[in-house]
Amino acid sequence: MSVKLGNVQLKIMRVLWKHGETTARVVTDELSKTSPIAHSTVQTLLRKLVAKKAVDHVERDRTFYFRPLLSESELSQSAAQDFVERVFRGSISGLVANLLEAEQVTDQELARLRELVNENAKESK
Amino acid sequence: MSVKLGNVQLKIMRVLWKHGETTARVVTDELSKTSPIAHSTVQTLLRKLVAKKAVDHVERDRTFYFRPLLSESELSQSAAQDFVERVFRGSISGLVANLLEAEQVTDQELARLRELVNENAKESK
DNA sequence: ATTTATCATCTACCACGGTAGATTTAATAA
DNA sequence: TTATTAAATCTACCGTGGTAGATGATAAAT
Repeated sequence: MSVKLGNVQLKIMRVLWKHGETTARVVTDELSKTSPIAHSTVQTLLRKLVAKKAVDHVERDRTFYFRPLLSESELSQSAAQDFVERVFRGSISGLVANLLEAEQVTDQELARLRELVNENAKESK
Repeated sequence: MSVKLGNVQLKIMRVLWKHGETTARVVTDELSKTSPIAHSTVQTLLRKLVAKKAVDHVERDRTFYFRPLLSESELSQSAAQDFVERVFRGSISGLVANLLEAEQVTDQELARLRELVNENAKESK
């Protein structure tokens, strides 16, 4: 059910989210700023994203304009749920415990985390 | 760097973790209890796991005995870190926020989560 | 009118996970 | 001794992500 994306596909989505609607050329240029990528590669992946209905495209002036069909939160939510189910058998606390063990968690992150949890605990009461 | 496993490979690892050291036949039988799988499939995946050094094997009595080279926590930790980096650009709080939004989090989970976070906050002071 | 640039499309390749049949080898049961 | 069983290996296939060159169509510049 849930749409699954590869790493580069996700990066493409991020460009689309940022621009709302844009061309393959713009995506190629933005991605190439951090790491070079062939334009045809981007086009191929965009077509695959269209095929799996993560992205829509309309033609204007002989050029395709691409638009995301999924929001970032929709996508990352289903990815997160898949992941926690797959690796931690659904246990969010298991996941978080593991991440906290790994150290290199900043104090801000930890504070944010505590806020989140306490907030949510209140309204669930 | 980090070893990446597919879904079925992970299930195989779980059987190995449970038994410590066992044969391909046992893995096949355990996995088949929940969902049928061909013995040759298990053998192929075990060979791939050996190739990527997630598993070791020794021969005894003309049979291979397989043994995990990675602990469950090692593996899920690197998987979790890869995931949070890939999808949430390293933000654990972003990940947790997303998971909590999705609802269907039990009260126990939430309680455990709060414990975890508070515990960790203390010792980081 | 011809060249140049830009797009979209086609085709092909590699890696890897997953799938499993076919074959070989060896031990054991009849 | 021969048939059965079981293990390991070989080979091959499909799907998908990622990669990108080759080709064709078209508009703009010269």
